[in-house]
Amino acid sequence: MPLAPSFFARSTLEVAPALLGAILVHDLPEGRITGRVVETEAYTQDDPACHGFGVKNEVSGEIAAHRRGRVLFEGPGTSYVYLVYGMYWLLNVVTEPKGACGAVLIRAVEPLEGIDQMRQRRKARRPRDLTNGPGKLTQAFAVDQTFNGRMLTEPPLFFEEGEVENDVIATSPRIGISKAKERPWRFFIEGNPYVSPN
DNA sequence: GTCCTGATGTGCT
DNA sequence: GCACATCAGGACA
Repeated sequence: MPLAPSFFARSTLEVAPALLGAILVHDLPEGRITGRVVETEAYTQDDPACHGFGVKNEVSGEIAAHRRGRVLFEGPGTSYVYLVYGMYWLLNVVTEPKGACGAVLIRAVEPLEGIDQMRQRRKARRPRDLTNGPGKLTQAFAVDQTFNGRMLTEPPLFFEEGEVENDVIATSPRIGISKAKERPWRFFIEGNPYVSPN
């Protein structure tokens, strides 16, 4: 059963750690790819590092400043996929009740099914380099701009509830941003080898 | 392992 | 112009 929109209709800072352990699933003609989420980051509306920061809410009748961040207002469970550094797609899930704005960036997963497919899309030597970064996992999972604005609560691309394990969740400042660096809004599974290298 | 650089599109100022 | 929620590859240790 895919995680429902209600799962994402909570505070971003609740959803980001709650997604750890969930299974990211992509059904492709070549077969199913799955991976366990091991690292996320939270971005909220009052957060200078968020693409929805300062953007007026269209629902309330005001005009959005960037086209890029518009999807962030489309409601919980919507995907937000965008390009960084001109070549990598990053996958986010929209959070908060509709009309608010927030997103969780999926930064790393642990490959489970479809590893051969992932290897074909990436030229990584070591298995752990297949999906241990936000730009790497979108390559491995064949996610690009065509997924922007789609619901992540139904096939072909969605999350499933993960097994409850005795994982320790750790936090740290977010990676690769220049604004609001001090906020400890990166969440990851302590000791998991598929967390991004830093 | 570390440090450094180049590739590349989009949305700002 | 320039900054950017990145990564791979090379030089060196």
